[in-house]
Amino acid sequence: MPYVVEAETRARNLAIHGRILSLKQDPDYLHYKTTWPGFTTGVPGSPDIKEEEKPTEQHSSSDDTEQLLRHYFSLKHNAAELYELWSQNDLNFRKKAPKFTGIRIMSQDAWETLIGFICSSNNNISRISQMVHKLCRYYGPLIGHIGEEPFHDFPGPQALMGKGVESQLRELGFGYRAKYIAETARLVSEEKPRGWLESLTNPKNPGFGAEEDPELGRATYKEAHEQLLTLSGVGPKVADCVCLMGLGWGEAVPVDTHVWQIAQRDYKFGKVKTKTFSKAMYDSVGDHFRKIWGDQAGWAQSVLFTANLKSFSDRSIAKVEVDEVKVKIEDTVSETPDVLKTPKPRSPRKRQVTALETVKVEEIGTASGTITRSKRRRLQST
DNA sequence: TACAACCCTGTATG
DNA sequence: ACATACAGGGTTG
Repeated sequence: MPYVVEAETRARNLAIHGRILSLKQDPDYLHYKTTWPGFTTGVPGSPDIKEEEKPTEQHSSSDDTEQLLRHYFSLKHNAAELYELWSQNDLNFRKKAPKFTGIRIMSQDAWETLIGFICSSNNNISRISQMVHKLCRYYGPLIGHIGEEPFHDFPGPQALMGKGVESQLRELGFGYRAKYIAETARLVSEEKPRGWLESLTNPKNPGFGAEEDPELGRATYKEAHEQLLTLSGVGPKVADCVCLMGLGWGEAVPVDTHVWQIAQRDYKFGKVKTKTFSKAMYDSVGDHFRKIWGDQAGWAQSVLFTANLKSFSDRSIAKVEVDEVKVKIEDTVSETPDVLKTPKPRSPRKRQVTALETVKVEEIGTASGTITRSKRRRLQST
């Protein structure tokens, strides 16, 4: 069965878990290179990681990056099997979804996911990405450089809590979300018990590096969702995004305007006179999808969501089919950073695309990997 | 339960 | 050209 891949894959750099990763994908492999800070004992989230002379590379014997990537892209799940399951239980999915492969739910850091999706309300992907990038640049600990470009990890709750934070974030263009971020940071840092957010993790799907913590993950999905609603700027949709992508709850189904329209159009959820739908209706939609799609309902939702986007409706044209391609080891990939014209990543987690030096080739699996958002002309209806 | 208001940016429409 | 409207994976009071 041929893979369907983007015709061109560019290397992407991102700060994650206290290191810089350079990622590149081809039909068979995800290639990665790890750049560690000179000083590797620092904890991500603490603001005092110092960079020393040149970033050093760690050797694979003690490198947990492959494990990190398998977790980050949720590679333990078999996409083909799940698509088959969803298709058998749902004729609408069977009709619309098969072309949209390569979509995966990521497992990102819970705190970063939370703040990232607070930024997402009534907002567009491009600006969300810029906002997350600004949070890292202005408040996050420096990990190191790739060329001239500095890479910062995502700032912890303490760093986003100060009194000046809200006004500064407003100046940085965060709008009304500035208050939500500062207030949520204060709540998590001071009002909630230590480790509160992590304790909402799905025990069957623990976060990276937290496998052995017995204190973690006593909650159920519904409890986790309910708890998140106590934060500022977190409604049912954002709470489900955090449950799904930050806390390992595969059954979480974020219901936004698009999914609500899909539910009404394709799943017999009655048309309603009101502009906004109620919390009861929100829960009802999620419950219905959980019933027909099962414990990875959030993934199925994401596939249908993507299939429903106009900007992806010509996906089959934008792709090329490849039967088999040999793995290439590229010594250098030069690329001129072009912030304005580079398609923005779909995930608010990704930071920047820059030049890559050397690529260490390692197999980490044959999953089709992430999608990137194409900057196609958007055809507005009505 | 039902809105308007909320920050800001890009796109469509007149 | 320039104004106005509206969407953009919502939440709050």
